[in-house]
Amino acid sequence: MSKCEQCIIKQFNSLKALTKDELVRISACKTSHTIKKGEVIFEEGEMLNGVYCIKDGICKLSKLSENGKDQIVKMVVKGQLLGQRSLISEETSNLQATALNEMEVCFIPKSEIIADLQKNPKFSFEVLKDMAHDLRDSDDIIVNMAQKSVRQRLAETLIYIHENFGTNPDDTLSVLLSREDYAGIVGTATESAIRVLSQFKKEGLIEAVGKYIKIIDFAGLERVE
Amino acid sequence: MSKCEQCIIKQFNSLKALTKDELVRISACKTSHTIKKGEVIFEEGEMLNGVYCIKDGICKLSKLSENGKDQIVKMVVKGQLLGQRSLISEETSNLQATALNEMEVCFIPKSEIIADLQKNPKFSFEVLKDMAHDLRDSDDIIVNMAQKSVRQRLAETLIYIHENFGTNPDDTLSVLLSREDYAGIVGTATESAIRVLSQFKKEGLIEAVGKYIKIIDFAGLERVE
DNA sequence: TAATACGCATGATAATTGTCATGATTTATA
DNA sequence: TATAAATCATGACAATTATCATGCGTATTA
Repeated sequence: MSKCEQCIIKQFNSLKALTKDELVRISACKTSHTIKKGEVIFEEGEMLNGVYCIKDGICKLSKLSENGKDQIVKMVVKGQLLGQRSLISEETSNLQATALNEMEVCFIPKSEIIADLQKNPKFSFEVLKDMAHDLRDSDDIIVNMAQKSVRQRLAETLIYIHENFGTNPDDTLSVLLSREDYAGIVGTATESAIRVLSQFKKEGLIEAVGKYIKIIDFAGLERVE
Repeated sequence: MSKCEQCIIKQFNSLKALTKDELVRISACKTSHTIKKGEVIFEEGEMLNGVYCIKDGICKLSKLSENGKDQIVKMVVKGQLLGQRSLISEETSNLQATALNEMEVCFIPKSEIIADLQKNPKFSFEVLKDMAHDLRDSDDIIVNMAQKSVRQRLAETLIYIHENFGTNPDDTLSVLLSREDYAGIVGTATESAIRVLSQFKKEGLIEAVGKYIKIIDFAGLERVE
């Protein structure tokens, strides 16, 4: 089992604010897991008893709406922490986490994290910054949902995924999402998402290599209204 | 000038976690302000150098979207803190704050708050909880924006305002919002908001006493689809 | 291998929502 | 108070988006 003190991943999240001693202690009680694509990490309404540090892979955080559709609220990738909010608010999770590809995660028990939050002000300040940033993102998403068209939201989603989650050697988006997932991110019907993606293809903005999507014309996507 | 140590308002926000000494220190450097209805407290892109503790009144946090409409993201009332996020992330504000009625606020300089955040873990944990709660709210708003109809969102908004911001003696909503504000909350065109409110009146769900709105049929509003 | 399910795709149509125009009413201001 | 300027209201129409139906191709599995 690898050691937290030596793990590079922590540089990308608030765990970097922990002291070496704290990391050694956490290392002793953490557990490592492999999560298969499609597997549910935690469900809506579940009480979390720790946080996940994502060593590799990506997952979606979604919420089932009253009309039965799964709205994707956020995507969490390698380097980030998962489940901090629910831990802090001491409430059950309001979201479901589902792996989008094979993931490697470390699970750190609640008690350890809470102890550090209460003892190490640098750490809690880092978490605060993380959450402040998340809140800003949420605000932007709300404004986009409210004021932009499906076409515009989908175009921006493609660019966002390209910029944040990277590409394969052939420039296709490395995260493989179903059309249903795209609909879930954008907040539209699956058929509408499919239709818009087809339009984008016809307009030469994107290309589909098998199931993979490649962005051809960035400027064009940005211009979509 | 009133003293923070004796102020009841702090019971309602994270300042309650501060020690008496810390409160005395803050009290010495805070400033009190009256803000008139419609006045802008801070603008998008402005660097905040402190937080506001709202002693009385209510304000809206909004963001101008690309199509020129003001999307209301959140409303902040008496008892709550305003501006914590921007302070923590050390970025300019992504939102504009505008008073919806006459407000009484105390302004606490950035340096004081940051110092306490870094020294008093109880305080920073309270702020963390606040933000975790805000994030949960944001998630819900995103799902509602994406999956519910304008009618449904407006009905829920009316109920939300009734439950969270209270009513006048005659049961009308105590917060007086323009139809444009309602449109800004729901994320729709002003005309659409007006139309839906007119429908609600015709359907006997609400009543308009002058500019004030009174909810007549709660169950009916909840049933709106 | 055959059968079945699932994801992708597209058409037809209905429902929702936005936009533009116009007028009434209220509120602010000279 | 008279006038101007917002705000509220409604109609007509256009644009966007959802829903239902159907078919096709590819995985999955009995």
